[in-house]
Amino acid sequence: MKQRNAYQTKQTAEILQYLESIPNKHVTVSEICTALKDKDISIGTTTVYRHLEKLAADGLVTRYVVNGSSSAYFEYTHPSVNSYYHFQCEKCHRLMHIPASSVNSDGSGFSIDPMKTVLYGICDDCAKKEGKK
Amino acid sequence: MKQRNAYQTKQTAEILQYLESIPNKHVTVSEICTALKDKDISIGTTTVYRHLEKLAADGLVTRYVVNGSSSAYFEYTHPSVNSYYHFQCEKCHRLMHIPASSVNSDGSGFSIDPMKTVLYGICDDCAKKEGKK
DNA sequence: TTGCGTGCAAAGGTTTTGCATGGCA
DNA sequence: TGCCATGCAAAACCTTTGCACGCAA
Repeated sequence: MKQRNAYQTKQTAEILQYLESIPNKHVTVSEICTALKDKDISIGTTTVYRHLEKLAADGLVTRYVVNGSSSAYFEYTHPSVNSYYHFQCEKCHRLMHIPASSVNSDGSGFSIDPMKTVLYGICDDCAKKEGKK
Repeated sequence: MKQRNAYQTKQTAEILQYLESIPNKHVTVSEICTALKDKDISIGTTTVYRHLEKLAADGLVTRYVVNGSSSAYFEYTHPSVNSYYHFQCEKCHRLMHIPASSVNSDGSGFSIDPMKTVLYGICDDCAKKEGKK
């Protein structure tokens, strides 16, 4: 992973700064553009795409896709935060985090990158509601 | 899950039959259309989308998305085949299967649907190549 | 005739590409 | 001057929607 200060073009810095300011939140490209424009930072969609591609390739941000959503999500890869899986409930469609340690994938023989992964299933809340019916 | 014979319109049957004939292979909508046209079956993209949506909702086929690919994948949910996760190697981008039993997600507290999930990491082949360098 | 499955055409949305501009060294 | 980041506009996709047609009950 490259050092942060390898990205000191104005726009890249802004994107990175913004993503860092919303830890553990996932955003789409258009949300990033809107957020930056709200802060009076002029930036084009094309530029955001281009920088995110580079940042994702270098591991500073994570890009992942979710069944049912038409656009990709981006998230700052916080070095000091423990790794986690994404989880989407198939009932309520909420997106949550699952600590990487709570899933054991050793049996697969592969090393897995949890951050990029979205697991699907039913969340606790929805499971309880189902049970009560 | 609904019974197969609930789907006996000509086109749905064709789609289902085709998907069943290529077990464990993932295809996109346009690939389905091409394959069916090659078999001289006339079918429109819209129809394929509409039927797959229904089939996926009923659990007869699985729909999933992969980082880096712009279109969704569909796969016949074979009742007699053990459940598996999808896995994509981040180096060679090959898509593979991992038996559901080799990943233990009990710690998450949620019940997970492996078929819809795509795990990311480095496959054995690429790991070996890396090691040799 | 009524209802429904079909599929063309168009719309909607995301992402990529071409290209001209402007800033910085 | 020369290089490179930028961003508008257009293109390229994938997917959904509107609508009219035709077949079957």
